[in-house]
Parts: sequence; structure tokens; C-alpha cells
Amino acid sequence: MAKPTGRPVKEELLTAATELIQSVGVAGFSYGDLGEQVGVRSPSIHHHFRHKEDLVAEVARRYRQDFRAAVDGIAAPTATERLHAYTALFVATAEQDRMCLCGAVIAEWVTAGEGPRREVEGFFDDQRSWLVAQLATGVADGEFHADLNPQVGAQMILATLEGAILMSRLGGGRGVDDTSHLLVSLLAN
Amino acid sequence: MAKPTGRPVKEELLTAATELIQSVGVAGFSYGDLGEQVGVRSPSIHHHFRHKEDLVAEVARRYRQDFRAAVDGIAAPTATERLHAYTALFVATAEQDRMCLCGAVIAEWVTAGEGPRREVEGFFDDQRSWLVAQLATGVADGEFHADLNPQVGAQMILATLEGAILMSRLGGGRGVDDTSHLLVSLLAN
DNA sequence: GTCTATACCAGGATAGAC
DNA sequence: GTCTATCCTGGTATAGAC
Repeated sequence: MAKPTGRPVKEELLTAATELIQSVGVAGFSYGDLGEQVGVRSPSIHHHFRHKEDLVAEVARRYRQDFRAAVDGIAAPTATERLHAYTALFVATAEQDRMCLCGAVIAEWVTAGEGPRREVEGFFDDQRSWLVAQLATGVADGEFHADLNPQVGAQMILATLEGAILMSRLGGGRGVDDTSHLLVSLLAN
Repeated sequence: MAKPTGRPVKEELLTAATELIQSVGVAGFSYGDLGEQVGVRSPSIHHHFRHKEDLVAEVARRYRQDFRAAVDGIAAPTATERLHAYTALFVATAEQDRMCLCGAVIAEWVTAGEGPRREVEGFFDDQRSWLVAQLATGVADGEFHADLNPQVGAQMILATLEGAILMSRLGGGRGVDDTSHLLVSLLAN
């Protein structure tokens, strides 16, 4: 079991680490815990990711990438429908009893280190940009209140979804859908 | 320096622990760190709080109590104004570069333990109750949309404020006021 | 690329003197 | 009620064999 199998261990480590961070946070798991999930020992993980911070940064980078891909895949005729599809991404995460990975890192912001912080900032830049575009379009099309500031609106949507997914832990992953629907309906004219 | 001075060490420990949890999280500080803040050694803290979980539970209990007192002190003629005063509590916290203590504990929910979890649930029960009452009054008075469900609305307000305070770390504690104002204005007719 | 073995350190917690 | 000294556990990380 020390042969160079084609098994994509590094990929599996990233996937498992993502889920661990989303459920117990960065400080909440060790290389030993992660190794158990993947069937590998702690030193093997160090071989792929020298420091834990390197692992977290790479996890965040992939999360950002994947999320961007999911968002770019959203296609619907109206901005309102696209927002609903967007919030559904957060509902799905909460229902799996997971935090948003980037929300989890923010909670440990002070101890997170440079690498992870940079990726998390990038994640929210991406999301803000996309939301601003949607809101601007929606305002132009008369779907949303004419005096809605897209920047402020985007920031509020992110805050609401991050907070909803955080607080859904109190109720076993539920509640994000109600909050999301109210949110979008309040924005709509 | 081992004499029974009247110094309220236990109180000071609770205050310092509150701030530490709000800035670096429960896992982010040790009894040694806390002792340094207060000028006391780790075993002395164990004398007051046998296990770290006991400390966190007591911190959360006091936070809940203090926050309830602050909210009960809110007096204004309209529900909208009372909501503004309410959101100001979160703005103030963010500006001190602190998380909501209970939001911080939720982020470490899985590892938090029974005691802290109970207090945090109580905190949000308190807040939800107060908000539901405000929203119900506001709807009755025609301040808010007639079809606003106070329960869902209260949950959304909490989610938005918790998320806003969390995300404000990306911008140095700013942004919560913009989000708060948009939130309240969206609820108003 | 993975392992065993191990160094190293930090944190939680306790014992017992003062 | 606070201290010093200490135990124990667990986590990060490295060395070096296979």
C-alpha cells in the first residue's frame, strides 16, 4: 500500500478537507483526522501540503473555483429567477449540515494566515461582482426597486446567506430557504 | 500577590474571555492567553472555571443577559426606529472588530459542547422573540408589508446581522451599517 | 509517495505548597 | 485564591527507510 497507484490522493485530501472545514472548522480537525477519512497517514499529507495553512489555502482556492463555475452555470430569463437559483446553492449546503467554507474561514480570520485569507477575499469579490451585475440588470429591467444600490444590495445578500447558513445549525440545517425567499421577495418590486 | 484582595478576578476573566472569543474564537485562545490579559496564571483560571467549556458557557450566559438588557432598553415610538436602534448594537460590535459572541460559538458548534450550545440557543430565542414582537406591531401599524411573516422576518434579520458582522472582517469592521439600513428600509412599506 | 518513528511544543488539567 | 511544578494528551512537523 505504498506503491504509486494512480489514486488521486491529493484530490481526495482536498475534498475531505473541504468537508471537514465546513463541519468543524480549520482548528477542529487534525492531519490525523483527515488521514483517517482518506486512508492515509499524517506524514503523507505533509508530503502533499507542507503546512496546514497550505492545505487550507488550496481548499479555499478550489472552493472558489467550483463555486464560480456553479454560479456561471446559472441561466434563467429573469434576474429574480437567477437570484433564486443562486440562493439555492446555499440552501443545498446548509441541508448537508455544512457551513460555507469561506464563512468558516472568516470565523477563524485572525488565525487563518495570509494564503487562506487571500483566497477567501477573492471568493467574496467574485460573488459580489456577480450579484452586482444581477441587481443592476434587475433594476434596469424594473424587477427590483429603482433606488436599490447594487453594491449595497450585493453585500446584503451575501451577509444574509452567510448568516442564514451559519444560523441554520441551530435548527439542523433548516431555515435557509425561508430566509432566502423572503430576501428575494423583498428585493423584488 | 496571593492574598484575597477584593479584586473581582472572576468578573475580569469573564470580560476578557468574552473579548477573546469574539476576536479569535474559542479554539483560538488558551488559559495562558487569558491569564496574561488579566494578570493571573492558568491554574487560577481553572480554580474559577474547571473546564474551558464551563468558562465559555458562563461567558455566553452573561452575554445573553447583557444583550437582553440592552435590547430591553430600546425605546422609540415606531417599530422602524426600534429596529434601527437594534441593528446599531451589531454595528457597534463590528466597529470594535468583534464578532457576535454567539455567532462565534455557532461557528464552532460541533466542538462547543452542551453548556455553551444551550446558552447560545437561548440567546437567539430571546432575540427572535423580541424581533417577532416588533415586526408584528409594525405590521399591525402599517409600517411594514402586510404580508410579512414576523417569524420568518425575525429569522432573516438575525441571519443578516450575524452574516454582516461576520463579513465585516473582510473590510475592517465596516459595512454593517449599510446592510442594516438597507435591511430595515426593505422591510418598511 | 507512503510509511514508522520520533522530536517538539502547546494546551488542558491536576497536585499540593503557601 | 493563587502560585509552581508537573502530567498527559494530542497536534504539527521532520527524518529516514522502503
